[in-house]
Amino acid sequence: MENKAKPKYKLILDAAVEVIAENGYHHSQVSKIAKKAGVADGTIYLYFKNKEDILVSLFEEKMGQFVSKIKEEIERIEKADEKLYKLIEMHFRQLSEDPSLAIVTQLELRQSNKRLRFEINEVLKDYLALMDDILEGGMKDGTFQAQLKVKLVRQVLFGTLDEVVTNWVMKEQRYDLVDQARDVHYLIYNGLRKHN
Amino acid sequence: MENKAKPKYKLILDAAVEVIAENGYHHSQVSKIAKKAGVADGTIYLYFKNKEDILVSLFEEKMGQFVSKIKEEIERIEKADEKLYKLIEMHFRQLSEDPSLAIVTQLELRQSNKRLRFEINEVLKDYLALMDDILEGGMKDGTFQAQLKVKLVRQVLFGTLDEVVTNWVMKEQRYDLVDQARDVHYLIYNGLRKHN
Amino acid sequence: MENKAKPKYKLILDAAVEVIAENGYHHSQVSKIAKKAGVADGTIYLYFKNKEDILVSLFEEKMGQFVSKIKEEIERIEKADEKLYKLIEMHFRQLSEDPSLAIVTQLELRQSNKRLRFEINEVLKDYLALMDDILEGGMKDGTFQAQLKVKLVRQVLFGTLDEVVTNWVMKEQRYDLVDQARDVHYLIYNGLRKHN
Amino acid sequence: MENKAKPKYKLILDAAVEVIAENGYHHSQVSKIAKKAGVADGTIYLYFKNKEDILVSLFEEKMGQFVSKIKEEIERIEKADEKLYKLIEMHFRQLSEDPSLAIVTQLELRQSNKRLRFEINEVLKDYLALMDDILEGGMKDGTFQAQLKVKLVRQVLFGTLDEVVTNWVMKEQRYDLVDQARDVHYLIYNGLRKHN
DNA sequence: GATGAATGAGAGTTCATTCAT
DNA sequence: GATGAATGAACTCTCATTCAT
Repeated sequence: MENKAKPKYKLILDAAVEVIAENGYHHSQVSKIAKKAGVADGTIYLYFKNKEDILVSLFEEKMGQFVSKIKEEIERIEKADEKLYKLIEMHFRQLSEDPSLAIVTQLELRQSNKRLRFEINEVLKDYLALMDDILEGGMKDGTFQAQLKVKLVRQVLFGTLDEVVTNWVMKEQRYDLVDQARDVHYLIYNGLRKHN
Repeated sequence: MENKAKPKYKLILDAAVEVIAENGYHHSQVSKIAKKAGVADGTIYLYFKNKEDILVSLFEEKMGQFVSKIKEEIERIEKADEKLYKLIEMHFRQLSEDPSLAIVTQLELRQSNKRLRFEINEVLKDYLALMDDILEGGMKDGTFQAQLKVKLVRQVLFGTLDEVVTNWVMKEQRYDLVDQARDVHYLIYNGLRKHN
Repeated sequence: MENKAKPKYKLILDAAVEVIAENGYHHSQVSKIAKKAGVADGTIYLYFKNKEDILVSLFEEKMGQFVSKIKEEIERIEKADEKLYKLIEMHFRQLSEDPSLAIVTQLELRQSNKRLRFEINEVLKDYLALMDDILEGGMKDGTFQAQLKVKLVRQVLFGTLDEVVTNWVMKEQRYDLVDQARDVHYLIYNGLRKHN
Repeated sequence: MENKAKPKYKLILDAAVEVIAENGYHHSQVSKIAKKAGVADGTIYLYFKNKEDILVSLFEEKMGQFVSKIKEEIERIEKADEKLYKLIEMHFRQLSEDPSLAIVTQLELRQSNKRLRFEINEVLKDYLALMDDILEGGMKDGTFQAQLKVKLVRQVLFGTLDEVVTNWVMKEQRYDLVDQARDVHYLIYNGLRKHN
């Protein structure tokens, strides 16, 4: 078992992603997650307050890593439009590489109640702030138009990425998601850059 | 009572929108909808196969009207970029004018299970086809670039509209949604048009 | 079935008394009560808010009848000491005639939590008030000493009755409870009456 | 820490009384008692067979002391009616001085199941025997009537004391319990003594 | 067509107890 | 002797759907 080494906390979160991706949010009983994780039902509650807490933690954990990785790569890049491209490309790449996670974030987690979705939004703020940074950087250095409304542009960007990924998931991942990055970047960048 | 005239079918759908907007998807029991509609629980099942059918019907009905109205307006317009603007503006306007419906479509209906969401997507196809028409028209007459990937652009457009409306709903509709139409159109159009 | 005539509400309460007397408070699941009553589990919740509500209702219903019957008999009697005797005799007689109820009130219901016990005490107030009436009547007409502390005497009386019945229940009802009435009355009355 | 000296056995029993008085019987988990006692959960099971055993031991220990103290005092007294008074007074005094214990014995321990209550009754036998001794002594020496039924009188006495203390606990100990001793003794003694 | 009382399957969570260290 | 992480059985309540009237 590769599980011997992993702490139970991680073990349970990974099991949750798999179980939810397989069975859907509403058919993912705690007992199923426990079984997949190889622990007793009660053990779950030593690490999580309740079922919802598993989901929030799952999202925090995975989204945290997701954003960190993008941040890391972007810091090495100078130009705003290249940063933008990198963000798009890595957004697609990371979800591409973990299809279970993609199913969970794009479809299943949205079935949670409003309160949980607000908590999820809280976690997303970090990501949105990263987008704002790129946009503001580009506006300053002249890559993008100066009078853009950052909050609105960020909604265009996030909405686009989210929809493109959701589409890919609902089409059962039958095409390559990362391939879309170039075109998406072109459309968005064209919308933002200066034109003569 | 204004309800005397309305057929029970409509009565129930309207009640469903109100109940879901007020209580949230997961607290909208069939009995609550029946009460609000002024009919017995059992009566619901004379008009709808099951609870899910209420939701699908609700979406079909409302979305049907939603799309028809936009179609109607757009047919009168010649230029592709103006059609595009009209679509954006009316998308925002219609949801602006029916906040209960906005809450239901943007937040509550997404809590339904995957199967229901596939059915909802089915209903959306008509709307997406309309977008495709506008885009293809613009590509033909030279308003937009000729080599655009329609399916992808449609995702950018729909994803953007959806995100902007969702944002507005989650911000508790504290600002004017229709005011955003001009800027959103500018960004999208800029992404699509020819540049010298 | 003799049950056809009875309304479900009564049916459930009667079933509850039997089930609790047989299995003890902590082994009386709602499903057991439903089965004994011949209804579905869910039906219970059409008539009672929750499990605790069954118990409170049970106590209110049974205790209400219990006290009414005693009241009725006592009204016909003039002398305070005879009223006192009647109360004691009927207290014993009624519990004697419904051993299941005796088990439930003397042993099982006391296992409920503090909150429920406060509600039960509320129901008892009527009975205690009846005791007060008898005592005050006797103090006025010279049957009992005039300077008695009614609240304390009532505790002596109730505590005594309660203990004697509990003893009888715990001794598995191997002797006749009503036979004790004469002696208990003698002891209590002796404690209260005037002495030369 | 004053606890260093105390053996774990005592430490756990004292913790149990406090925890139960504070939280109520049903919210007094073994882990809470362990924490209060400053030992690990598992340690409890080195000293007690199971949770119930804690409660029985608690009652044996405390009740043993309770009865011994009363016995001790009573041996010094000659007259039966004075012995009776002493018993009443000390019953009240001891519970008065340890309100946590009073809550536990009068309210919380009664929520235990029937089997535990039989075991508790076993422990009480010693106390009841002491009452019997006083009563029989008084019957012999002419203080009390000769034809009293000792077992019944003992129920009157115990039932009275128990109810008076319970009342005091439920009234949140807002008055002085020991003050009641004189009146209670008067009522009981009057019921027992010879009258001319 | 309309009613609404009755149904019964289904799941999150607690906590006494164990046992490897 | 002492620890405390892990176990897993057990139970209330909700609500979509049915069907006799």
